[in-house]
Amino acid sequence: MFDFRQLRYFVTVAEELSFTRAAQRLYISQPPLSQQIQSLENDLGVRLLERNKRNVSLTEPGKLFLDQARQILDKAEEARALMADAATGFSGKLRLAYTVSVTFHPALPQMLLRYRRFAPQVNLMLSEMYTEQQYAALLSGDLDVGFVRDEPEHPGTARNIRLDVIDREPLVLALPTNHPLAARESIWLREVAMEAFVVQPRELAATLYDRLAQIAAKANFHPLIRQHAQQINGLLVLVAAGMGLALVPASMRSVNLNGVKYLRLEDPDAYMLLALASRADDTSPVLQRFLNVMTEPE
Amino acid sequence: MFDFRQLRYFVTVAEELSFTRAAQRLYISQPPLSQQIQSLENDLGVRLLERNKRNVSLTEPGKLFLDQARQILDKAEEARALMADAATGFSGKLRLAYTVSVTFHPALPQMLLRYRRFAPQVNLMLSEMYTEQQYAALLSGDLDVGFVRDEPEHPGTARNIRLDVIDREPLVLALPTNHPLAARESIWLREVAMEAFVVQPRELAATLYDRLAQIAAKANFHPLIRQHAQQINGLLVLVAAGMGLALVPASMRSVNLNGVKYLRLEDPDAYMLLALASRADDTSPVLQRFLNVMTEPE
DNA sequence: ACTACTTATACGAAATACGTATTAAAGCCC
DNA sequence: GGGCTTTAATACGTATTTCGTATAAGTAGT
Repeated sequence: MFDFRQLRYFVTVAEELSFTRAAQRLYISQPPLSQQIQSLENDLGVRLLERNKRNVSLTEPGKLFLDQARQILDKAEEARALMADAATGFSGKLRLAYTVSVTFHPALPQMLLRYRRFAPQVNLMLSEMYTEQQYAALLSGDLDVGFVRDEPEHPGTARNIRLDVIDREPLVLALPTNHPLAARESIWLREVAMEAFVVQPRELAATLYDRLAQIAAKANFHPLIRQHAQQINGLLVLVAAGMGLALVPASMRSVNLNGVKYLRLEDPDAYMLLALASRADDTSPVLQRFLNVMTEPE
Repeated sequence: MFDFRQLRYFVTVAEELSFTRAAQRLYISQPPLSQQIQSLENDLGVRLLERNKRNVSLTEPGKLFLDQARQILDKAEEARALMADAATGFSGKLRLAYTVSVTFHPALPQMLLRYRRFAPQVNLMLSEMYTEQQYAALLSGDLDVGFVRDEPEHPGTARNIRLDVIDREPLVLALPTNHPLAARESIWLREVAMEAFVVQPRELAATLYDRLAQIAAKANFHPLIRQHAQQINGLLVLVAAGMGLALVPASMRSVNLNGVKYLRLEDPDAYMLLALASRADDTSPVLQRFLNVMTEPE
């Protein structure tokens, strides 16, 4: 089988129409060049160059092969360039997930836009998933990175998940506008200790569930859970309907639902982290590049 | 720069997902396979395969490169196949010319058709040329092969022209229907020794011109030339107009011009050869194959 | 006819690839 | 859990390939 070297040699000779000049351009001596061309012709079973001791010209098959050789070399160079991009995380694909609550975070669209400008060749595949679903998908290899609301100290189920915190967001209390405390600006959670709460199931959003329990525990009460909703915006509907109060990230304020008021919480632990979850052993350049871009300040 | 071998090795490992099995399929031992893959990864600057001492898997860049490598190998194989065709004269291009008189030969279309069925990948470029024009074009490299009416003994101008005779055709005498001898079936040229003749200029069709002179000389007369025509069918128009008689190949009988009658010539030298002209030093497989097909009996 | 130039051949040296032997590490089996 | 098997990586000597120097052979121009 012929060789990339032989192709390069042949193209050079075909361009120069001289073995001597081609050898100079290739920084080799003339005899090995003759040998390689002979070997190539031998291998193909066709005479590519007509040499009559004085000048060199392309045979008809040689013209055909020159075209082919150039195409092959170009394709190889293209593949090399693609790999150079892949090595630095500028090409490839990235399967990205996010929880519903993240879609209300104002920074998400602009961060994704920034990344796209940075690495436009990366094929982004977005999907919406619950936090626990993301962890499972990461570990099974169906997902590369996910936006979650979790803490590095207790990452959901598995220990093979890496979390990079990219934002710390206050929690707010969502309550019906006809609630006695609705006129207030801020509140301590203990002031609504006797009220009912609506939450997401712990299996789907453990962190927010546990955070409510934790703040309540510090205030020496155990929250009464009356209703559940699968999605976080479903909670707000339940709040508007007067089914209870809800603890949600501050970015949910952007959801202007009739009958819902948001109060700042004074409790020091009333915050939530926005983090990027990925497999701890995933060294993919695309992922590393993505994490870099997302965690860098500007 | 990486190598075709390394690409083949990589593709095999990627297919088997095992260095050991891949090495067996490639009929080499496992260590050099590991070395070549390492060298390839080193060259590209990317880890293509993830090996964790128990199983091998493709990295994301590896998946991209597998696709690229397959494309490159396919392209190389394609080029090799094209050259195999070119070597046996089944692909390439062939610039072919013919004189006007040849277009009336009944065998020409069917021979070209046969060749096209035989080597459909060859790009045929046809053009009409005078015999001498063909010789000049052959020598200057503008033409590959031409249909001419000439004799191997005196091929026009140059000695670097090869002639392959493919047909020997009788000459006939074209004369006006109102001519006294028009009722005859055959004739000796000496019977019209005193008549005027119309011919093509000697610079354009030397053979036919010289042949007339030769037959006349054997009959001890020198033909009187009254008119000239550039093309052979132009001669027939002149004959119909009563401007003189003409000597033409028998295949011109297919031209049923009003006022023209064709008589068989009894003279033993009244024949003409149809031949293929090509450069004697042209070893192009396409040409050789064409000459073979044209000169073979069937 | 001689010189200058170009490609092909001969042969020894350097670089490269391969194979055998061995190591290291991980999963499997008892 | 310890030994066994399997798998990829490393070490090193050998074989192959490729390269360079020297030389030959042939052509065009002076």
